[in-house]
Amino acid sequence: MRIGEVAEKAGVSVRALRYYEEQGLLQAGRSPGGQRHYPDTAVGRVRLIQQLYAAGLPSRVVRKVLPCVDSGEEKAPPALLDQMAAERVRVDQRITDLLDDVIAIARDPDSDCSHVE
DNA sequence: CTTCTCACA
DNA sequence: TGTGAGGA
Repeated sequence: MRIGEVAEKAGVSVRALRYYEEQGLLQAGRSPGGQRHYPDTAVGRVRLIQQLYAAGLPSRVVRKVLPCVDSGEEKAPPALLDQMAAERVRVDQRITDLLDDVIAIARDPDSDCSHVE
């Protein structure tokens, strides 16, 4: 199917799909006219990419994870699982810090409301 | 009407 | 990633 259909089914923008291809995350064939052509499995793959990014994984990790999904039943290398576990620690800490900051600001608006006009 | 590439007041 | 241009 063409890019527009995949975008609609996966719930992402056409722009995002072209970007994923640039990043080597999504394989796309070309028609003689130059139009991208995707296999039906592309929709699921795009959703997976979404999951990965939504989980807060940096693109560099996402790029390492996807190849494992492709290569048949090959199980993910322990090293990669460790890296993902490390990401969870990092993301958890990041969220905690971010929320602490926001809560602190909400607690005493006086100290810092210069952001709002 | 849809897709493509390129570039950014 | 959005958006618009200019062409197929």
